[in-house]
Amino acid sequence: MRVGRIVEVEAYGGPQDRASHARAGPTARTSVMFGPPGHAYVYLVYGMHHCLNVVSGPPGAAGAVLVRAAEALEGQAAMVAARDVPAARRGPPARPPRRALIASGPGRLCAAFSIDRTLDRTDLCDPNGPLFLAPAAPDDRPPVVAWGPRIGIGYAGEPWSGLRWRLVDRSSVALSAPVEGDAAEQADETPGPGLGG
DNA sequence: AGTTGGATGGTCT
DNA sequence: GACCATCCAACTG
Repeated sequence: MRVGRIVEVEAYGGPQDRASHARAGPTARTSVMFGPPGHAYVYLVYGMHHCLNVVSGPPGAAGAVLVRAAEALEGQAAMVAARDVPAARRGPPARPPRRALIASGPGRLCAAFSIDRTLDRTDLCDPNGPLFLAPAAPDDRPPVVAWGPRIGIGYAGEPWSGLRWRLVDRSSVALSAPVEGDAAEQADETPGPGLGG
């Protein structure tokens, strides 16, 4: 069994969020986002990488949380093996990824956990399912939460591209990228659904 | 250490 | 037909 500790996520706000796939309303691909929370929305980006989302909010809200990075806790050998299979691996060698970076990034995370579209729409709250979203262990290291702009959504324009809806555990070495503008300056900022920026 | 460009295919206009 | 919620190798300095 492969187990990871999620250390980086992004929030997507539903149809009004110009960065969300829900912006076009329910389609064959995105209709799961308009359903009940706790289910997986898995899609293919750039023709070769998968991304995992957790549907959130009440049915119809089409909120989602993109899972961007995790620290490997168990089953690391399986993760390394899974990372090594990409159907289209180009170029010559391909060295084994650094352990801390095995699931560091939305595409890497899906590769490490063998998450693809066959898991689209599955119930992530079912402990007997193929993919399970578990609460943190009681003895888990407490996260040091920081927040910054979401990654790769500049096309959405303001205010969406400026919202600090990327949440990370700053103490983790598995982040896909540093938090932009992460500094003492945000000490009195608060994350959340407001359009503050 | 930082930047750049190619791979690759589903989805929506 | 254009556009990606990415990753990595191959550059430059």
